[in-house]
Amino acid sequence: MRQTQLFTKTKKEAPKDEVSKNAQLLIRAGFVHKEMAGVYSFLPLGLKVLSNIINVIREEMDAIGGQELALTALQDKELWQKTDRWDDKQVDVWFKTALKNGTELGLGWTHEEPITRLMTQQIASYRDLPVLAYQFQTKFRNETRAKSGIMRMREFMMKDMYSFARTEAEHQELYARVRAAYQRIFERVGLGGRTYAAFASGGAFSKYSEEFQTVSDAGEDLIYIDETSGQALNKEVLTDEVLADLGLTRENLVEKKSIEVGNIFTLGTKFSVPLGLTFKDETGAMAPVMMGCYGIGPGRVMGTIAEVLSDAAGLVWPASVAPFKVHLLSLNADEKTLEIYDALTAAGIETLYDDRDTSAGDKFSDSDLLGIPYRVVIGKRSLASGQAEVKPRVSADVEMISFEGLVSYFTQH
RNA sequence: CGGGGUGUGGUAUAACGGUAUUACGCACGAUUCGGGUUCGUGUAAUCCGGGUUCAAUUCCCGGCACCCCGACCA
Repeated sequence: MRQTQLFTKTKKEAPKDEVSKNAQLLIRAGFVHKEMAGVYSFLPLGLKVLSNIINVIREEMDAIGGQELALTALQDKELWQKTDRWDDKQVDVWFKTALKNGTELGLGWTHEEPITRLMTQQIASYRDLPVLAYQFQTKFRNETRAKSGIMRMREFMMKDMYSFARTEAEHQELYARVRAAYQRIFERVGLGGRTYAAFASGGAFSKYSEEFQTVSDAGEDLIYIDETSGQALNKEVLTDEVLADLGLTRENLVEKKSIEVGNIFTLGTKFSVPLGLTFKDETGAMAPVMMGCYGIGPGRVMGTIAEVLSDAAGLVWPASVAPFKVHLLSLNADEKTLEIYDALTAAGIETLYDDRDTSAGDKFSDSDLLGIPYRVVIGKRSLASGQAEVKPRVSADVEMISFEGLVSYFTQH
């Protein structure tokens, strides 16, 4: 894409009311726009990143047998009353609205209830199980205090997967499969080395859940890590009993602030019993379905990447989620650069071409701010030597590549 | 939800109760052309409502919004 066609612009300063690094950088770079507290619009560059993250997640969910569907945002009050999760005293994050005739509706903040009811229409026999179903959807949560930029929003994209199994053993097999997929996802989006599966409260459903926690000072959680085993647990479950359970000792634990980027739960029969999701086993006996749920917030993942990978000059996107692969800068060499832009684009290499009529310094600093993985500079020196200057965003090293060699260089990198 | 704070051009800021400042941006012209070039001209603002006052961006009251700390976060 030509940068002169992009309707967003960079800013030198962030709005004074944005404190979090992710929001400051994403706003300055023109990736997001703040609509209200805790409510952000995604602009073209930001949407590309978000979509790339979603696609990584989708690939991994599909790879473990997940089937994608789309549930509704509008929620049926009567359904949620059956599990006692409609009342504001039970769930304080509801946004509620009403039909013109007065019928109350909710805006979905999670989807265990509707998907469980939906599955009663689909699952009747052990032959129908197991099932892994997931969706990407905008969730609404009336947070008492929005903060941390795009990491704690009142309206946000979430991937939620639900598993349905015949037995506890089958459930554990599905759970392990999703858990492994989550590890691959965080690895692929560039958060692998610093993201831990941490034991956390299981809520009302089971003894533990596991949270995927990315170590960052911007985090709102505190986790304790046993660095030799790689095991971790949330501060909320740090008791002697739990430590004994997990075979950990306090002396070996290191405390870190962290961001919860994913959470996986065993639900058991918590929802299948009240909502009547049962199946007939091989003997003809009726049994409730064993369930699990698994969430990742792509927007929070994006904010986390911005928090932990960016540097003083700006954003740094891993190639897997970057809005473009190459940022092509013309320093008064527009004709040649356009030729190269056409060649890269024709080869399927996603390229943002800075064709603006502005100074070299402007282009360099904006390039650093946007955080595209590779910067390619074509200037007078290039025209003389026949070579482009290629610099990875994460490195200070510059490589000279001949004009003719650029396409194959980026096909291989 | 408890406590604290802040609302001035698109952004960041200044102004004792007395002509709304400056920088960035944007427009035009010139200049420059490998790390946010330089110069000139121009453009654009006091959250909303009430009160005190000769006079309110400034003081007071109410509302709204935003931020911070804490609590909360199946």
